[in-house]
Amino acid sequence: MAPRSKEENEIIRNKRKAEIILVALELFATNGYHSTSISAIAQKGGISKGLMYNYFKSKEDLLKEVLLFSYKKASDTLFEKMQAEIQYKSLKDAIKTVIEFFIEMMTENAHIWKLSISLSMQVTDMPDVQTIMSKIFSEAYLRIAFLLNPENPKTVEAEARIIAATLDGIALHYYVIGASYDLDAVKNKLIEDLTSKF
Amino acid sequence: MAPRSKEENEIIRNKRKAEIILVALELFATNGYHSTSISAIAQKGGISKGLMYNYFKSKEDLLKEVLLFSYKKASDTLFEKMQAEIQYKSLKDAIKTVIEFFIEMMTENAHIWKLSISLSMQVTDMPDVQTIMSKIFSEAYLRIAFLLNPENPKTVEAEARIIAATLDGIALHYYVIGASYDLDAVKNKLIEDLTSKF
Amino acid sequence: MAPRSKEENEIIRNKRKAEIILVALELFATNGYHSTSISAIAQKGGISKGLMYNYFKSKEDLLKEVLLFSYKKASDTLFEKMQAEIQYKSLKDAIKTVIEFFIEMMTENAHIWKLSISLSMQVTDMPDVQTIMSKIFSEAYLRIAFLLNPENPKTVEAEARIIAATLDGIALHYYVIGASYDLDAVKNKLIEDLTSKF
Amino acid sequence: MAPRSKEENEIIRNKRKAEIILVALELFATNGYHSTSISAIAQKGGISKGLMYNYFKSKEDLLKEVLLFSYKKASDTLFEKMQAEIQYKSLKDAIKTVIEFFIEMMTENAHIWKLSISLSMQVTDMPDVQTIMSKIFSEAYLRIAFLLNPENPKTVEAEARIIAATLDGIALHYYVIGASYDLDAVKNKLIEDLTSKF
DNA sequence: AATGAATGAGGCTTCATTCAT
DNA sequence: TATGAATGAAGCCTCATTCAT
Repeated sequence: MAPRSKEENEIIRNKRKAEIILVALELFATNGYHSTSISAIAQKGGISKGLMYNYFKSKEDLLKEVLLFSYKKASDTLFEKMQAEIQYKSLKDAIKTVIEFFIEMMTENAHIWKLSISLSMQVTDMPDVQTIMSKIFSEAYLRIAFLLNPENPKTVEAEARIIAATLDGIALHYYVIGASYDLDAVKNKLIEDLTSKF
Repeated sequence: MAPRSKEENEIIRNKRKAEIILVALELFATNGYHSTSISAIAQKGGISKGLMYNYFKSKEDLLKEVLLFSYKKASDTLFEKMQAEIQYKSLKDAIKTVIEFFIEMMTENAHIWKLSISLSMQVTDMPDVQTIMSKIFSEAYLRIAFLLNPENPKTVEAEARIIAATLDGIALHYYVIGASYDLDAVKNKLIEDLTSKF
Repeated sequence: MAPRSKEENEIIRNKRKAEIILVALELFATNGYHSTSISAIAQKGGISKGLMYNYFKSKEDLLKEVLLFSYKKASDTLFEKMQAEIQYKSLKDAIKTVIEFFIEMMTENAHIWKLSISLSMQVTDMPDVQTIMSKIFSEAYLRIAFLLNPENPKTVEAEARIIAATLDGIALHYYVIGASYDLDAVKNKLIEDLTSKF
Repeated sequence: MAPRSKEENEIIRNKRKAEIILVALELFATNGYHSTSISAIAQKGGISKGLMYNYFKSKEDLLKEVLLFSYKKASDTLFEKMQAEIQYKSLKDAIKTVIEFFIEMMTENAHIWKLSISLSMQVTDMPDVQTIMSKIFSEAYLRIAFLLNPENPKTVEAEARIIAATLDGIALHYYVIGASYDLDAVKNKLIEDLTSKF
């Protein structure tokens, strides 16, 4: 029983943290940040309350890591996958693909987005959260602008912001209205509008 | 000798309630619903904690009244005023006015909108709150659809939803990004886009 | 509209008090003393909370009046009525009548007795309540002893106490066990036992 | 380094719980359930309010544990000890012993009995409490009936109920009347009555 | 690394009682 | 006599966080 090496320890630690973050994400998203106790996360994660504070400085710190992780996950599943497909397509097809990907992601990851939006609307005592969200949105603009005009993205910045806003606005309404929101009609109309424009 | 008359009481009571609702709105919007204590509201409102429960059955009840009040206020300041101006204008001018009004309202009533968005993103055990928000959004679609096509609003429903989503999405991004969001550029671009389309 | 005379006022006042006491008795007995608020009593009694404190010094004072009233009522309905019947009967018949009356009263006024017993078991901060209950029980002994031996009641005091205890014990068990307590069997057996003894 | 072993924890935990239950019993019995705050129990027990809720789910849960503990204690001190003595005696001596034991126990454990009686007289939203008391009383009947007629306890059920009622009634009166109740006279008379009967 | 007992502050709510009218 | 607005203390309970082991 030789003691574990430092590297091994680090790996285990990170794996554990990742597991906890996943659990926390699920609980935060399902029940809300305030209604989820550290206790509940620890229990569902199979570790002790005390150990939680070894991994995360505080509940808010955990929240930040959850958000960052969510962002990373969203990036991985949305943009990277997207760009791979887009580069061989016409702009019209690319726009269509972006919209479809976005709608798919927003329905599948509703929990995460709801949580993120909710938190970023009430930030006074958590400036970091706002910073993170701000970065996420800004990066989205850039990617869209770059898609519309790879050579001169700056010139289409306002347009990119409007498109991003439209997409996020659709998500917002869909989340609020729920099942009775005719997402397909809106999606098709949006694709029609934008592909006819660019 | 005689107790205050019922009418007098009612008037005072309603005035007080209105004051408390305003205070609560500000605190909820600034710090979030969960992070705002009844105590804090009472203190800022200059009344005792106990009296709060004379006016509002519970914290959730207070929240509902805050939301309804906000909605009423938004209606009063946005749609009614707007419609009065619009009826003598061309569709293009009307669209321009709507956008300008919306942007103005969303910057001036940031509190309300942030709170509303935040709350409606939370998975709560407060179905009433969801219902209220859902109604508010739905009514907004109808008004926009009616503006675009007063005789056959149904035919432009998807379009109306997209416009509403774009506007709320802009609000969302503006709230998250903050001062560095170039709201004017986005506004002008949006006006240009929409007026050229209808 | 001449002002009401003092006597009239006094009469009205006492009538009101009596009404309130009745209401309080019902609520205390139904929901328990601690779970019944002054507010609830006032509301059900059709008067204001403030006026309650004109009639009764405090909640505890009201409780005392309720208990005294209950006792008076029990006396009126039990002993007086009882004695009238008993004086023309043999001792055996009298004992039978007493038992039957007691059982009847204890089932019909379960509320009051439960409340009285409950309160007299936890008296530290309400010595008056204990005093009242103590008087009630003592008077019951005397009456029973007098019944058994009108000329020399002192000599049957212990026996009288046992009989009183048995009756109250039956009530106690009946209240706790509820519907599944075979009250009739117990009653008949008790009548049999006691009539064969005296 | 290592956390305390599970067994150790369990032992400490149970010991602490037992201590708290004793404290709660005393306070509940002295001041009544409603008038005893969790705070007061925690303070007298030397632990923090918060920890109380680690041991007991709620105040009502604590009450239930107090009642069960009391019952167990009563069983241990009364019936078990009693039966050991009784089996070598005549019925008359056994009855005498039962009565003496009961009187002894009821004076020594006045706290417990007062609390139990008081609680079972209250119309509560705590059906469990009622159930517990009901069971306790029912079990007492059975034991007495078994004592009177071990081969056919059913045939003396009513008699057993009367005896149980008499004993509990004596306790009730003794608790209410207090020091001036001539317990010895009653006890002796009761022994005389019952031993001459069986 | 790991546990969970322990704390204490704070939250929501109720309610007896007082007081201006 | 009559009202009910107003208070403030108190109660139950939750939970993030710390700490001894």
